[in-house]
Amino acid sequence: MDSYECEVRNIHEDMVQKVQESMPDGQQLNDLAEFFRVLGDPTRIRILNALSVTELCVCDLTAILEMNQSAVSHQLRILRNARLVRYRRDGRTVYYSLDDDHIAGIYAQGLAHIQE
Amino acid sequence: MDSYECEVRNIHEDMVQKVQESMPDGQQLNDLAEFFRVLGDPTRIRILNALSVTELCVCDLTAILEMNQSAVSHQLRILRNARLVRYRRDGRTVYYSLDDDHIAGIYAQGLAHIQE
DNA sequence: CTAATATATGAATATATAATCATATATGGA
DNA sequence: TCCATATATGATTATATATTCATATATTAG
Repeated sequence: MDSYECEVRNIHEDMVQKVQESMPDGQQLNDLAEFFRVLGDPTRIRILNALSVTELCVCDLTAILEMNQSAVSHQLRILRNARLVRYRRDGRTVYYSLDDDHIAGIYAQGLAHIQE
Repeated sequence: MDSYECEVRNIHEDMVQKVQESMPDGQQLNDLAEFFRVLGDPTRIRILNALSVTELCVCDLTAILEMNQSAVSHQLRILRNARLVRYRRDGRTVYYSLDDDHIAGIYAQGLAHIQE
């Protein structure tokens, strides 16, 4: 990771410097990549898509995704950690729902891209 | 992947059916996940961020990212395949630039989420 | 043509991660 | 309390993937 050794001559010094100055800090870039990484899995996309219709319990999601409960719970944890979903417990049942206003917009723009 | 065996009783049949009917087809969901997966890497995010400032050649990017040329080219290929960047050749130099109007918006909303 | 430069790419490797299995925790009912 | 149900989670495994190294391709200059 630290073995940077670019022997190539830098062609556009001014642009490189300008870009470097405008770069957000590393933490922010990593957070952003992490956010998209969480969206970048078919199972999690399907979960978010389902929750965009209505709040659902884990049991409902296992039926919709046709996956076993453990796999669903693991993915829900990842979505929870990324604050993309929230949950409430009602007795033995845990209900999940979307927890972000941006998701719908991001989702729509992602669709627009792939449909272009 | 095919070992679905949910012994759990389905709690909300009506909602499950409603959600299943509204589900986009699998191809579209996979494409969307793939699109976000490409965005979900710090190196690629940094490349896109750099290209949002100006068009840059591979050589410039190696300097900005402080990574070797091979790694940069590999990531550029992934971005090309996802149609997130385009390129033009000028002599020996290849210039890359953003190739999608949605990226800026998606990027901004991603930032809004992590900054919330 | 040959040499040098800029970029691309195949192979190998180390790491990350999604799904599975087994088990733990939590809640409600008898 | 004991049992059943709903969900969560640690460990394992198989697969995916980011980086590196070596090399190939493409272009220009001489």
